[in-house]
Amino acid sequence: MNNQDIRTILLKSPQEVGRRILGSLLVRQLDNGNKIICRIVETEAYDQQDIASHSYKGQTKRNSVMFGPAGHLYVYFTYGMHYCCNIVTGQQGVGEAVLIRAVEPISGWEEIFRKRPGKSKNELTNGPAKLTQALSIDKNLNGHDLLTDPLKLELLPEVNDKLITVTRRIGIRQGQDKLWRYYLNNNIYVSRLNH
DNA sequence: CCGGTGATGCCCT
DNA sequence: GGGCATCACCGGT
Repeated sequence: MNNQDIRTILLKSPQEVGRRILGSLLVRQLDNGNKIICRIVETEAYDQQDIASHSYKGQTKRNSVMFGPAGHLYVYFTYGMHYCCNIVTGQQGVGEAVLIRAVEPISGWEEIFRKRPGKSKNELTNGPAKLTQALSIDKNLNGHDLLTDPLKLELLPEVNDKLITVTRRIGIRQGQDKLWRYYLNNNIYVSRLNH
């Protein structure tokens, strides 16, 4: 799939994109020359009308990347110690994005174990702040274009709806009624199965 | 396996 | 100064 096709897909709503990118790959090129590849298995959508979204009250210094071009990475710092990452969607000037909540390691296991020492296999990347540790994603990658190195989104064919579960979002206090969380059925890397 | 809780920094009001 | 799109660890089953 070429870059123009990927950009066209990411111009859609965060709900459509959140579902569409399940099964696609994140490819991380590390400074030491090694490469980590992971498959996206859990996402959540956040749009500007959504009280749970960082963009709800309009553009600020912190959330400004959400209002920029689709396909860039919005990285935020939370709870005093964790980074989480989102893929920006939609038109410029609109604040919306898809939170990556969990990924499944495909290759680069040795690098991931090094960044997540002492963790069992299924605890390496089954949460939004765990996967940023595993992939070395922090504020330095805020605003990064995901069609370029050192972190690329490689879009794969759409996954059949029958293989996807849709639920309420996790870890938020407001906006819990919205069914904007998407994950691959029975995947052991999903942050909270049966939820 | 499960629920409760402390850690910890920064943005926004 | 409040409140976080979380995690790791603890103790009880």
